Amino acid sequence: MNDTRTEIINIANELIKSIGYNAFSYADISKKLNIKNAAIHYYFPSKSDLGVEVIKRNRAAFNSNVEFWANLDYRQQLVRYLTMHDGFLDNYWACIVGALSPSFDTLPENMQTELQQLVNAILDWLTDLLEKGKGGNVFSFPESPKVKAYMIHSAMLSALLMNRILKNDVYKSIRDSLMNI
Amino acid sequence: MNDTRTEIINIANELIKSIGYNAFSYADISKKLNIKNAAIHYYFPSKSDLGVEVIKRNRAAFNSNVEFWANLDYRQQLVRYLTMHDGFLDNYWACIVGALSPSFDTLPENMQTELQQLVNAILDWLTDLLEKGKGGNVFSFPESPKVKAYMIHSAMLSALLMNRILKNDVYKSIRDSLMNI
DNA sequence: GTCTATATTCCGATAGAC
DNA sequence: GTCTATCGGAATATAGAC
Repeated sequence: MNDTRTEIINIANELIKSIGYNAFSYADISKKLNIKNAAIHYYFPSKSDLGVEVIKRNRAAFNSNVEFWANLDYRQQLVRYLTMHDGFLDNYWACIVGALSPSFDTLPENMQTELQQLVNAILDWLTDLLEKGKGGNVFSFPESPKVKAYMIHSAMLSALLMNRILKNDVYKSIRDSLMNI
Repeated sequence: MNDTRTEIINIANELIKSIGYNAFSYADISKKLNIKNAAIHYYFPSKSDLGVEVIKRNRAAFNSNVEFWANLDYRQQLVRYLTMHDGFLDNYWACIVGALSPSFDTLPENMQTELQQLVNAILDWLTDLLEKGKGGNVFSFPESPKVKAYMIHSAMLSALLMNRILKNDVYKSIRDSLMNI
């Protein structure tokens, strides 16, 4: 029921994905909301509190997606995962993990912990999916499910980053190739 | 013959790869050299001048590597590429492309252009290697050489980022899997 | 409870000393 | 040619007004 708070989180989420955590300031958010930058501190005393909340939101969104896909067959779940960030393409956004990991060592400890938990949640889910799909002869790949999950996640994360730099077909090429397992 | 200038570039290179471009300041460099932060401005009037130089150095180093590998067979060249950043593991460094791409839109235009040229140089070389290796039946993969180059480069870039976050076997797993083509 | 005026620190950059 | 003293502005954050 706190609209300002929610809007702050949403704007911070967009800013992190478009320019990164260290590059945005409270002033960037307050300008859009027509309030003073210090007003943000009422909702989030320190910038890291806001950062933690943004990561938590992303983890909740991922968990919600996964739950929503639960009744789909393995291949369709993989496709959903691989197309999950298609909406980021036009704005050249990075995913939250790709946006935060280069400056990981500058993040406060609570943000680091949240980010690690998010990455582990994604990799655990993906590993499990690949394991079940491989066992059921839906997927075929030589690596272990865990290593394959590493590789798919890594390729997708970078695909968004490379899309921002090259502004060509790199994202779609990688995404579509990863579907062929 | 300008040692201070070279040291500045080397320190900036390390800082970008460990904490990112926006997170480091001239003070970080000047402290290590026991000079005042403003002294850096003599060598690099603006921070972006230093950023451009760091990227240029990385491109020169890559070109030098490639030249050095030129007489090796295709598979060995691939192995050299995949192990090129092994030395970054212990310090949890990102490669220059992975370090800069999340904040790409905050970078000055000359840095953006340099970074694009570096990425294209890497992808062009890798595509060419994969094409020759596939044609010579040294490598075997279903994708086009260009798309395969996208995928290998992306997986390696993220592998370094994930190594920083997870501090586990993710980098080596991805690297070794990519050798099996 | 919600937001503003203000403080403090640090940043990149300029002007000028040696 | 090399470096320092210093500026103007922006960042995060606190204290307190309403």
